[in-house]
Amino acid sequence: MGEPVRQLSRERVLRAAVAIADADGLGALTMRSLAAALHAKPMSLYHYIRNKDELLDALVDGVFAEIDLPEVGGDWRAEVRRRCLSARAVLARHPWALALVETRTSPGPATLRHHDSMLGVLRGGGFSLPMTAHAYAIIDAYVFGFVLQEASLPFDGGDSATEVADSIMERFAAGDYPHLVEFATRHVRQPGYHFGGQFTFGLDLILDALANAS
Amino acid sequence: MGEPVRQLSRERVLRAAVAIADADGLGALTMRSLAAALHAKPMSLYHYIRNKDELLDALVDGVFAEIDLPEVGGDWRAEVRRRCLSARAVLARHPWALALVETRTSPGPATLRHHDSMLGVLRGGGFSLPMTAHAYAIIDAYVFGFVLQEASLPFDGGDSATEVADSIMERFAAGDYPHLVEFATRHVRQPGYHFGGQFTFGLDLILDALANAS
DNA sequence: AAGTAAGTCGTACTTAGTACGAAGACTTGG
DNA sequence: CCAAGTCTTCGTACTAAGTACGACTTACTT
Repeated sequence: MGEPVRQLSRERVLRAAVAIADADGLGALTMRSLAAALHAKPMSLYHYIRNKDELLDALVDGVFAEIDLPEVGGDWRAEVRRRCLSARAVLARHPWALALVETRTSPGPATLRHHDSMLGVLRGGGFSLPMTAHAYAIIDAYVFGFVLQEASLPFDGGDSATEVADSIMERFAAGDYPHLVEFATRHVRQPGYHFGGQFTFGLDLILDALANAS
Repeated sequence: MGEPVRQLSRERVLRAAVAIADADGLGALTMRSLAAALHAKPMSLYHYIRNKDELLDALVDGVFAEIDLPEVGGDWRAEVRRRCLSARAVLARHPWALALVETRTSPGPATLRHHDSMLGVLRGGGFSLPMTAHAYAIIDAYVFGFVLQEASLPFDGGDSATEVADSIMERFAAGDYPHLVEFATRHVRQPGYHFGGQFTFGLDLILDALANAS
Protein backbone atom coordinates (compact mmCIF):
# COMPACT_ATOMS: atom_id res chain seq x y z
CA MET A 1 0.00 0.00 0.00
CA GLY A 2 2.90 2.32 -0.38
CA GLU A 3 1.79 5.31 -2.30
CA PRO A 4 2.90 5.07 -5.91
CA VAL A 5 0.95 8.30 -6.31
CA ARG A 6 4.05 10.31 -6.78
CA GLN A 7 4.23 14.00 -7.43
CA LEU A 8 2.16 15.67 -10.01
CA SER A 9 3.79 17.03 -13.13
CA ARG A 10 2.64 18.77 -16.25
CA GLU A 11 3.31 15.58 -18.12
CA ARG A 12 1.11 13.49 -15.85
CA VAL A 13 -1.64 16.07 -15.93
CA LEU A 14 -1.70 16.14 -19.73
CA ARG A 15 -1.64 12.37 -20.00
CA ALA A 16 -4.54 12.05 -17.62
CA ALA A 17 -6.48 14.71 -19.50
CA VAL A 18 -6.07 12.83 -22.78
CA ALA A 19 -7.13 9.61 -21.12
CA ILE A 20 -10.31 11.16 -19.78
CA ALA A 21 -11.20 12.80 -23.07
CA ASP A 22 -10.52 9.59 -25.00
CA ALA A 23 -12.64 7.57 -22.64
CA ASP A 24 -15.58 9.80 -21.92
CA GLY A 25 -15.37 12.77 -24.24
CA LEU A 26 -14.45 16.39 -23.84
CA GLY A 27 -17.49 17.00 -21.73
CA ALA A 28 -16.18 14.69 -19.06
CA LEU A 29 -12.91 16.53 -18.86
CA THR A 30 -13.33 18.99 -16.03
CA MET A 31 -10.76 20.31 -13.66
CA ARG A 32 -12.47 18.31 -10.96
CA SER A 33 -12.58 15.04 -12.84
CA LEU A 34 -9.00 15.53 -13.92
CA ALA A 35 -7.91 16.15 -10.36
CA ALA A 36 -9.81 13.11 -9.18
CA ALA A 37 -8.13 10.93 -11.78
CA LEU A 38 -4.79 12.03 -10.36
CA HIS A 39 -5.88 11.55 -6.76
CA ALA A 40 -5.45 15.25 -6.21
CA LYS A 41 -7.67 18.23 -5.59
CA PRO A 42 -8.71 20.62 -8.35
CA MET A 43 -6.60 23.53 -7.24
CA SER A 44 -3.41 21.51 -7.34
CA LEU A 45 -3.60 21.37 -11.11
CA TYR A 46 -3.09 25.08 -11.38
CA HIS A 47 0.54 24.67 -10.52
CA TYR A 48 1.16 22.96 -13.82
CA ILE A 49 -1.37 24.71 -15.98
CA ARG A 50 -2.33 28.34 -16.06
CA ASN A 51 -5.99 27.62 -16.71
CA LYS A 52 -8.21 25.26 -18.59
CA ASP A 53 -7.72 27.08 -21.85
CA GLU A 54 -4.01 26.48 -21.72
CA LEU A 55 -4.68 22.84 -20.95
CA LEU A 56 -6.77 22.54 -24.08
CA ASP A 57 -4.10 24.25 -26.17
CA ALA A 58 -1.60 21.75 -24.89
CA LEU A 59 -3.88 18.86 -25.77
CA VAL A 60 -4.22 20.08 -29.34
CA ASP A 61 -0.48 20.38 -29.73
CA GLY A 62 -0.12 16.90 -28.35
CA VAL A 63 -2.44 15.57 -31.00
CA PHE A 64 -0.41 17.16 -33.77
CA ALA A 65 2.67 15.64 -32.24
CA GLU A 66 1.15 12.20 -32.72
CA ILE A 67 0.73 12.61 -36.47
CA ASP A 68 3.47 11.15 -38.65
CA LEU A 69 5.58 13.89 -40.14
CA PRO A 70 6.06 13.65 -43.89
CA GLU A 71 9.69 13.39 -44.83
CA VAL A 72 10.89 16.54 -46.54
CA GLY A 73 12.64 15.61 -49.73
CA GLY A 74 10.84 12.33 -50.27
CA ASP A 75 8.25 11.59 -52.95
CA TRP A 76 5.62 14.19 -52.16
CA ARG A 77 2.66 12.06 -53.11
CA ALA A 78 3.69 9.12 -50.99
CA GLU A 79 4.72 11.25 -48.05
CA VAL A 80 1.57 13.33 -48.06
CA ARG A 81 -0.54 10.23 -48.39
CA ARG A 82 1.13 8.58 -45.43
CA ARG A 83 0.72 11.70 -43.37
CA CYS A 84 -2.96 11.96 -44.19
CA LEU A 85 -3.64 8.36 -43.24
CA SER A 86 -1.81 8.96 -40.00
CA ALA A 87 -3.72 12.15 -39.32
CA ARG A 88 -6.99 10.36 -39.82
CA ALA A 89 -5.94 7.56 -37.52
CA VAL A 90 -4.89 9.99 -34.83
CA LEU A 91 -8.08 11.98 -35.06
CA ALA A 92 -10.07 8.78 -34.88
CA ARG A 93 -8.16 7.77 -31.77
CA HIS A 94 -8.96 11.11 -30.16
CA PRO A 95 -12.47 11.97 -31.30
CA TRP A 96 -12.47 15.11 -29.19
CA ALA A 97 -9.50 16.60 -31.00
CA LEU A 98 -11.35 18.04 -33.94
CA ALA A 99 -13.72 20.04 -31.80
CA LEU A 100 -10.75 21.56 -30.07
CA VAL A 101 -8.79 22.40 -33.19
CA GLU A 102 -11.73 24.44 -34.25
CA THR A 103 -11.59 26.67 -31.24
CA ARG A 104 -7.92 27.03 -30.35
CA THR A 105 -6.06 29.55 -32.41
CA SER A 106 -2.61 29.66 -30.87
CA PRO A 107 -0.55 26.90 -32.47
CA GLY A 108 2.02 25.11 -30.35
CA PRO A 109 5.48 23.94 -31.39
CA ALA A 110 4.39 20.51 -32.62
CA THR A 111 1.68 22.13 -34.70
CA LEU A 112 4.12 24.55 -36.27
CA ARG A 113 6.63 21.80 -37.00
CA HIS A 114 3.89 19.79 -38.60
CA HIS A 115 2.87 22.59 -40.93
CA ASP A 116 6.49 23.26 -41.72
CA SER A 117 7.07 19.69 -42.84
CA MET A 118 3.97 19.65 -44.99
CA LEU A 119 4.93 22.86 -46.71
CA GLY A 120 8.42 21.42 -47.12
CA VAL A 121 7.39 18.26 -48.95
CA LEU A 122 5.05 20.12 -51.24
CA ARG A 123 7.67 22.69 -52.16
CA GLY A 124 10.17 19.89 -52.60
CA GLY A 125 7.69 18.17 -54.89
CA GLY A 126 7.90 21.08 -57.28
CA PHE A 127 4.82 23.00 -56.29
CA SER A 128 5.00 26.75 -56.66
CA LEU A 129 4.16 28.83 -53.62
CA PRO A 130 0.59 29.59 -54.72
CA MET A 131 0.07 25.98 -55.76
CA THR A 132 1.43 24.79 -52.43
CA ALA A 133 -1.12 26.95 -50.71
CA HIS A 134 -3.90 25.51 -52.82
CA ALA A 135 -2.77 21.96 -52.36
CA TYR A 136 -2.34 22.20 -48.62
CA ALA A 137 -5.70 23.87 -48.20
CA ILE A 138 -7.47 21.24 -50.25
CA ILE A 139 -5.73 18.32 -48.62
CA ASP A 140 -6.40 19.42 -45.10
CA ALA A 141 -9.92 20.51 -45.86
CA TYR A 142 -10.51 16.98 -47.07
CA VAL A 143 -8.84 15.21 -44.17
CA PHE A 144 -10.39 17.33 -41.45
CA GLY A 145 -13.73 17.48 -43.19
CA PHE A 146 -13.88 13.75 -43.61
CA VAL A 147 -13.17 13.16 -39.97
CA LEU A 148 -15.69 15.81 -39.08
CA GLN A 149 -18.33 13.99 -41.07
CA GLU A 150 -17.51 10.71 -39.43
CA ALA A 151 -17.81 12.37 -36.07
CA SER A 152 -21.24 13.71 -36.82
CA LEU A 153 -22.60 10.48 -38.16
CA PRO A 154 -25.41 9.30 -35.95
CA PHE A 155 -23.70 5.96 -35.55
CA ASP A 156 -20.41 5.13 -33.97
CA GLY A 157 -18.55 3.86 -36.96
CA GLY A 158 -19.19 0.17 -36.85
CA ASP A 159 -22.04 -1.27 -38.82
CA SER A 160 -24.73 -0.07 -36.48
CA ALA A 161 -25.43 2.20 -39.44
CA THR A 162 -28.11 -0.22 -40.44
CA GLU A 163 -30.12 0.18 -37.28
CA VAL A 164 -29.84 3.93 -37.28
CA ALA A 165 -30.85 4.12 -40.91
CA ASP A 166 -33.87 2.00 -40.14
CA SER A 167 -34.96 4.06 -37.19
CA ILE A 168 -34.67 7.28 -39.12
CA MET A 169 -36.44 5.84 -42.13
CA GLU A 170 -39.39 4.89 -40.00
CA ARG A 171 -39.89 8.47 -39.00
CA PHE A 172 -41.06 9.77 -42.32
CA ALA A 173 -43.84 9.04 -44.68
CA ALA A 174 -43.37 7.05 -47.83
CA GLY A 175 -42.51 9.71 -50.37
CA ASP A 176 -40.86 12.31 -48.19
CA TYR A 177 -37.21 11.72 -48.90
CA PRO A 178 -37.08 9.35 -51.84
CA HIS A 179 -33.37 9.60 -52.58
CA LEU A 180 -32.45 9.29 -48.95
CA VAL A 181 -34.55 6.18 -48.71
CA GLU A 182 -33.00 4.69 -51.82
CA PHE A 183 -29.56 5.47 -50.52
CA ALA A 184 -30.26 4.02 -47.12
CA THR A 185 -31.89 0.86 -48.24
CA ARG A 186 -29.89 0.04 -51.35
CA HIS A 187 -26.48 1.23 -50.25
CA VAL A 188 -26.02 1.86 -46.53
CA ARG A 189 -27.86 -1.26 -45.52
CA GLN A 190 -25.78 -3.49 -47.75
CA PRO A 191 -23.44 -5.85 -45.96
CA GLY A 192 -19.95 -4.51 -45.66
CA TYR A 193 -20.93 -0.88 -45.84
CA HIS A 194 -18.51 1.26 -43.90
CA PHE A 195 -18.35 5.01 -44.30
CA GLY A 196 -14.73 5.22 -43.28
CA GLY A 197 -13.68 3.01 -46.15
CA GLN A 198 -14.26 5.87 -48.53
CA PHE A 199 -11.42 7.89 -47.13
CA THR A 200 -8.63 6.58 -49.31
CA PHE A 201 -10.74 6.76 -52.45
CA GLY A 202 -11.25 10.46 -52.00
CA LEU A 203 -7.72 11.08 -50.88
CA ASP A 204 -6.27 9.42 -53.96
CA LEU A 205 -8.71 11.22 -56.20
CA ILE A 206 -7.56 14.52 -54.77
CA LEU A 207 -3.86 13.70 -54.86
CA ASP A 208 -4.20 12.61 -58.48
CA ALA A 209 -5.98 15.82 -59.35
CA LEU A 210 -3.27 17.84 -57.65
CA ALA A 211 -0.55 15.92 -59.45
CA ASN A 212 -2.17 16.73 -62.77
CA ALA A 213 -2.79 20.34 -61.91
CA SER A 214 0.72 21.11 -60.79
CA MET B 1 -43.33 52.75 -25.40
CA GLY B 2 -46.37 50.59 -25.79
CA GLU B 3 -45.26 47.08 -25.25
CA PRO B 4 -44.45 45.54 -28.61
CA VAL B 5 -42.90 42.79 -26.53
CA ARG B 6 -45.57 40.39 -27.52
CA GLN B 7 -45.78 36.79 -26.53
CA LEU B 8 -42.90 34.48 -26.76
CA SER B 9 -42.93 31.76 -29.37
CA ARG B 10 -40.61 29.04 -30.46
CA GLU B 11 -39.94 31.07 -33.57
CA ARG B 12 -38.91 34.14 -31.62
CA VAL B 13 -36.78 32.12 -29.27
CA LEU B 14 -34.88 30.51 -32.12
CA ARG B 15 -34.40 33.79 -33.93
CA ALA B 16 -33.00 35.42 -30.82
CA ALA B 17 -30.70 32.47 -30.22
CA VAL B 18 -29.25 32.77 -33.72
CA ALA B 19 -28.80 36.50 -33.27
CA ILE B 20 -26.86 36.03 -30.06
CA ALA B 21 -24.66 33.30 -31.48
CA ASP B 22 -23.96 35.33 -34.63
CA ALA B 23 -23.05 38.39 -32.63
CA ASP B 24 -21.10 37.00 -29.72
CA GLY B 25 -20.47 33.35 -30.37
CA LEU B 26 -21.86 30.14 -29.02
CA GLY B 27 -20.33 30.81 -25.64
CA ALA B 28 -22.52 33.85 -25.20
CA LEU B 29 -25.65 31.86 -25.87
CA THR B 30 -26.91 30.84 -22.46
CA MET B 31 -30.44 30.33 -21.32
CA ARG B 32 -30.05 33.46 -19.24
CA SER B 33 -28.70 35.66 -22.02
CA LEU B 34 -31.32 34.32 -24.37
CA ALA B 35 -34.08 35.10 -21.91
CA ALA B 36 -32.70 38.56 -21.34
CA ALA B 37 -32.65 39.27 -25.07
CA LEU B 38 -36.34 38.44 -25.14
CA HIS B 39 -37.09 40.48 -22.05
CA ALA B 40 -38.14 37.33 -20.29
CA LYS B 41 -36.84 35.16 -17.50
CA PRO B 42 -34.83 32.00 -18.12
CA MET B 43 -37.49 29.55 -17.07
CA SER B 44 -39.99 30.96 -19.54
CA LEU B 45 -38.00 29.52 -22.40
CA TYR B 46 -38.69 26.01 -21.31
CA HIS B 47 -42.21 26.28 -22.58
CA TYR B 48 -40.94 26.39 -26.12
CA ILE B 49 -37.89 24.24 -25.82
CA ARG B 50 -37.41 21.06 -23.89
CA ASN B 51 -33.84 21.88 -22.93
CA LYS B 52 -30.75 23.52 -24.31
CA ASP B 53 -29.81 20.47 -26.30
CA GLU B 54 -33.02 20.62 -28.24
CA LEU B 55 -32.42 24.30 -28.82
CA LEU B 56 -29.05 23.54 -30.37
CA ASP B 57 -30.54 20.82 -32.55
CA ALA B 58 -33.07 23.32 -33.81
CA LEU B 59 -30.35 25.84 -34.58
CA VAL B 60 -28.46 23.31 -36.67
CA ASP B 61 -31.54 22.44 -38.65
CA GLY B 62 -32.14 26.14 -39.19
CA VAL B 63 -28.70 26.51 -40.67
CA PHE B 64 -29.29 23.70 -43.13
CA ALA B 65 -32.55 25.35 -44.06
CA GLU B 66 -30.62 28.43 -45.11
CA ILE B 67 -28.48 26.59 -47.65
CA ASP B 68 -29.65 26.71 -51.27
CA LEU B 69 -31.06 23.37 -52.29
CA PRO B 70 -29.64 22.00 -55.53
CA GLU B 71 -32.33 21.44 -58.08
CA VAL B 72 -32.90 17.77 -58.70
CA GLY B 73 -32.80 17.09 -62.39
CA GLY B 74 -30.59 20.03 -63.30
CA ASP B 75 -26.96 19.89 -64.41
CA TRP B 76 -25.36 18.16 -61.46
CA ARG B 77 -22.09 20.03 -61.67
CA ALA B 78 -23.66 23.45 -61.73
CA GLU B 79 -26.22 22.62 -59.07
CA VAL B 80 -23.71 21.08 -56.71
CA ARG B 81 -21.37 23.99 -57.24
CA ARG B 82 -24.05 26.51 -56.42
CA ARG B 83 -25.07 24.60 -53.34
CA CYS B 84 -21.48 24.42 -52.11
CA LEU B 85 -20.95 28.15 -52.52
CA SER B 86 -24.18 28.74 -50.66
CA ALA B 87 -23.19 26.34 -47.90
CA ARG B 88 -19.92 28.13 -47.43
CA ALA B 89 -21.63 31.49 -47.32
CA VAL B 90 -24.11 30.28 -44.74
CA LEU B 91 -21.44 28.75 -42.57
CA ALA B 92 -19.46 31.95 -42.79
CA ARG B 93 -22.51 33.91 -41.73
CA HIS B 94 -22.95 31.64 -38.72
CA PRO B 95 -19.46 30.81 -37.54
CA TRP B 96 -20.83 28.84 -34.63
CA ALA B 97 -22.69 26.41 -36.85
CA LEU B 98 -19.82 24.10 -37.63
CA ALA B 99 -19.01 23.46 -34.02
CA LEU B 100 -22.60 22.46 -33.47
CA VAL B 101 -22.88 20.19 -36.49
CA GLU B 102 -20.03 18.24 -35.06
CA THR B 103 -21.86 17.44 -31.86
CA ARG B 104 -25.49 17.05 -32.79
CA THR B 105 -26.41 13.73 -34.26
CA SER B 106 -30.16 13.86 -34.67
CA PRO B 107 -30.89 15.46 -38.03
CA GLY B 108 -33.95 17.65 -38.38
CA PRO B 109 -36.32 17.87 -41.34
CA ALA B 110 -34.40 20.60 -43.18
CA THR B 111 -31.23 18.60 -42.80
CA LEU B 112 -32.86 15.48 -44.20
CA ARG B 113 -34.39 17.39 -47.08
CA HIS B 114 -31.01 18.86 -47.84
CA HIS B 115 -29.29 15.49 -48.00
CA ASP B 116 -32.14 14.15 -50.08
CA SER B 117 -31.71 16.85 -52.69
CA MET B 118 -27.97 16.37 -52.87
CA LEU B 119 -28.35 12.64 -53.35
CA GLY B 120 -31.01 13.38 -55.93
CA VAL B 121 -28.89 15.59 -58.17
CA LEU B 122 -25.97 13.23 -58.03
CA ARG B 123 -28.09 10.24 -58.94
CA GLY B 124 -29.74 12.32 -61.64
CA GLY B 125 -26.28 13.19 -62.93
CA GLY B 126 -25.65 9.57 -63.68
CA PHE B 127 -23.66 8.57 -60.64
CA SER B 128 -24.06 5.01 -59.46
CA LEU B 129 -25.01 4.49 -55.86
CA PRO B 130 -21.46 3.75 -54.67
CA MET B 131 -20.12 6.63 -56.73
CA THR B 132 -22.76 8.92 -55.29
CA ALA B 133 -21.63 7.97 -51.84
CA HIS B 134 -18.03 8.70 -52.75
CA ALA B 135 -18.85 11.99 -54.39
CA TYR B 136 -21.03 13.26 -51.59
CA ALA B 137 -18.50 12.29 -48.97
CA ILE B 138 -15.68 14.03 -50.80
CA ILE B 139 -17.65 17.15 -51.57
CA ASP B 140 -18.89 17.69 -48.07
CA ALA B 141 -15.59 16.79 -46.52
CA TYR B 142 -14.09 19.54 -48.63
CA VAL B 143 -16.75 22.15 -47.92
CA PHE B 144 -16.94 21.53 -44.20
CA GLY B 145 -13.22 21.04 -43.88
CA PHE B 146 -12.46 24.26 -45.66
CA VAL B 147 -14.78 26.22 -43.44
CA LEU B 148 -13.30 24.46 -40.45
CA GLN B 149 -9.84 25.59 -41.46
CA GLU B 150 -10.99 29.14 -41.95
CA ALA B 151 -12.54 29.06 -38.51
CA SER B 152 -9.33 27.93 -36.89
CA LEU B 153 -7.14 30.47 -38.60
CA PRO B 154 -5.66 32.76 -36.01
CA PHE B 155 -6.95 35.78 -37.88
CA ASP B 156 -10.47 36.83 -38.58
CA GLY B 157 -10.51 36.51 -42.32
CA GLY B 158 -9.57 39.97 -43.47
CA ASP B 159 -5.96 40.74 -44.22
CA SER B 160 -4.87 40.93 -40.62
CA ALA B 161 -3.10 37.74 -41.64
CA THR B 162 -0.02 39.81 -42.12
CA GLU B 163 0.17 40.96 -38.56
CA VAL B 164 -0.50 37.54 -37.15
CA ALA B 165 2.09 35.99 -39.40
CA ASP B 166 4.59 38.55 -38.21
CA SER B 167 3.87 38.02 -34.57
CA ILE B 168 4.21 34.28 -34.88
CA MET B 169 7.36 34.54 -36.95
CA GLU B 170 9.02 36.59 -34.27
CA ARG B 171 8.57 33.83 -31.79
CA PHE B 172 11.04 31.41 -33.25
CA ALA B 173 14.68 31.39 -34.01
CA ALA B 174 16.04 31.84 -37.48
CA GLY B 175 16.14 28.30 -38.79
CA ASP B 176 13.37 26.68 -36.82
CA TYR B 177 10.62 26.49 -39.37
CA PRO B 178 12.18 27.40 -42.70
CA HIS B 179 9.29 26.48 -44.95
CA LEU B 180 6.77 28.13 -42.71
CA VAL B 181 8.84 31.29 -42.80
CA GLU B 182 9.16 31.20 -46.58
CA PHE B 183 5.45 30.62 -46.89
CA ALA B 184 4.57 33.40 -44.52
CA THR B 185 6.90 36.01 -45.91
CA ARG B 186 6.75 35.25 -49.61
CA HIS B 187 3.10 34.24 -49.89
CA VAL B 188 0.85 35.14 -46.99
CA ARG B 189 2.31 38.58 -46.61
CA GLN B 190 1.83 39.47 -50.25
CA PRO B 191 -0.81 42.09 -50.97
CA GLY B 192 -4.14 40.63 -51.86
CA TYR B 193 -3.61 37.37 -50.04
CA HIS B 194 -6.88 35.97 -48.81
CA PHE B 195 -7.25 32.40 -47.66
CA GLY B 196 -10.92 32.24 -48.53
CA GLY B 197 -10.21 32.92 -52.17
CA GLN B 198 -8.89 29.41 -52.54
CA PHE B 199 -12.26 27.85 -51.99
CA THR B 200 -13.49 27.82 -55.57
CA PHE B 201 -10.16 26.59 -56.90
CA GLY B 202 -10.34 23.49 -54.77
CA LEU B 203 -14.03 23.01 -55.36
CA ASP B 204 -13.62 23.06 -59.11
CA LEU B 205 -10.63 20.78 -58.93
CA ILE B 206 -12.68 18.26 -57.01
CA LEU B 207 -15.76 18.55 -59.21
CA ASP B 208 -13.60 18.06 -62.31
CA ALA B 209 -12.00 15.01 -60.81
CA LEU B 210 -15.40 13.58 -59.95
CA ALA B 211 -16.68 14.28 -63.45
CA ASN B 212 -13.76 12.35 -64.88
CA ALA B 213 -14.05 9.50 -62.45
CA SER B 214 -17.74 8.87 -62.97
C1' DA C 1 17.18 24.66 13.88
C1' DA C 2 15.29 28.00 11.13
C1' DG C 3 14.22 29.97 6.76
C1' DT C 4 12.54 29.48 2.18
C1' DA C 5 10.43 27.82 -1.87
C1' DA C 6 7.52 24.44 -3.95
C1' DG C 7 3.57 21.92 -3.92
C1' DT C 8 -1.07 20.99 -2.16
C1' DC C 9 -5.51 22.06 -0.86
C1' DG C 10 -9.91 24.20 1.92
C1' DT C 11 -13.12 27.64 1.23
C1' DA C 12 -15.91 30.35 -1.31
C1' DC C 13 -17.51 33.14 -5.19
C1' DT C 14 -19.29 33.17 -9.97
C1' DT C 15 -21.72 31.49 -13.96
C1' DA C 16 -24.51 28.03 -15.99
C1' DG C 17 -28.63 24.59 -16.66
C1' DT C 18 -32.83 23.43 -15.05
C1' DA C 19 -36.44 21.00 -11.52
C1' DC C 20 -40.43 22.36 -8.93
C1' DG C 21 -44.30 24.57 -8.25
C1' DA C 22 -46.87 28.95 -7.57
C1' DA C 23 -49.00 32.91 -9.62
C1' DG C 24 -51.17 35.44 -13.12
C1' DA C 25 -53.75 35.67 -17.56
C1' DC C 26 -56.71 33.90 -20.82
C1' DT C 27 -60.41 30.54 -22.45
C1' DT C 28 -64.65 28.32 -22.31
C1' DG C 29 -68.86 25.76 -20.83
C1' DG C 30 -72.74 26.77 -18.06
C1' DC D 1 -71.02 36.79 -16.24
C1' DC D 2 -68.68 33.34 -13.50
C1' DA D 3 -66.16 29.16 -12.18
C1' DA D 4 -63.01 25.81 -13.67
C1' DG D 5 -59.61 24.75 -16.25
C1' DT D 6 -55.45 25.72 -19.24
C1' DC D 7 -51.60 28.30 -20.91
C1' DT D 8 -47.56 31.28 -19.85
C1' DT D 9 -44.54 33.17 -17.07
C1' DC D 10 -41.46 33.34 -13.48
C1' DG D 11 -39.36 33.04 -8.26
C1' DT D 12 -36.63 30.06 -5.82
C1' DA D 13 -33.23 26.90 -5.34
C1' DC D 14 -30.16 23.02 -6.35
C1' DT D 15 -26.21 21.25 -8.91
C1' DA D 16 -21.99 21.37 -11.68
C1' DA D 17 -18.04 23.75 -13.10
C1' DG D 18 -13.89 27.25 -13.25
C1' DT D 19 -10.93 29.43 -10.40
C1' DA D 20 -9.26 33.45 -6.93
C1' DC D 21 -7.26 33.71 -2.39
C1' DG D 22 -4.61 32.40 1.03
C1' DA D 23 -3.23 28.82 4.42
C1' DC D 24 -0.94 24.61 5.39
C1' DT D 25 2.61 21.10 4.68
C1' DT D 26 6.83 19.39 3.22
C1' DA D 27 11.54 19.25 1.62
C1' DC D 28 15.66 21.27 0.96
C1' DT D 29 19.15 24.67 2.19
C1' DT D 30 22.54 26.75 5.20
